[in-house]
Amino acid sequence: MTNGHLSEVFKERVLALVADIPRRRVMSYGQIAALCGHPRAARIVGQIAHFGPDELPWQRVVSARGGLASGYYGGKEGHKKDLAAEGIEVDENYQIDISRYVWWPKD
DNA sequence: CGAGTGACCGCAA
DNA sequence: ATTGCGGCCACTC
Repeated sequence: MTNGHLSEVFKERVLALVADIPRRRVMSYGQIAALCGHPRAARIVGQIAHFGPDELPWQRVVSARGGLASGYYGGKEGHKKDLAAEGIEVDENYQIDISRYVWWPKD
């Protein structure tokens, strides 16, 4: 097996996990990376988010401290709008209280 | 093939 | 509180 293939598996896991995040809940890039077997590959999740399929709920993926994504379609403003649409509070600094919305698969 | 970049993260100073 | 750095690895010159 090539390591390239393993990465593809990682990617599939990330996509599946993101697709499972419930409405009004969020996960961080690092959290997703860890659950998919690469504890320190948060950046890769960011890459996947950037190049990945638009139909997944990427608005439910935020940074570990609740920061929104500048590279989101429409920038942080667009991200904020999509989060607000599901009832998630975003402050004027484009941040959320992650402890209030974070989701772990077992919940 | 090498180097730089990035929707990140945790730790150190 | 702020800044810097190494690590992860796909993608683009």
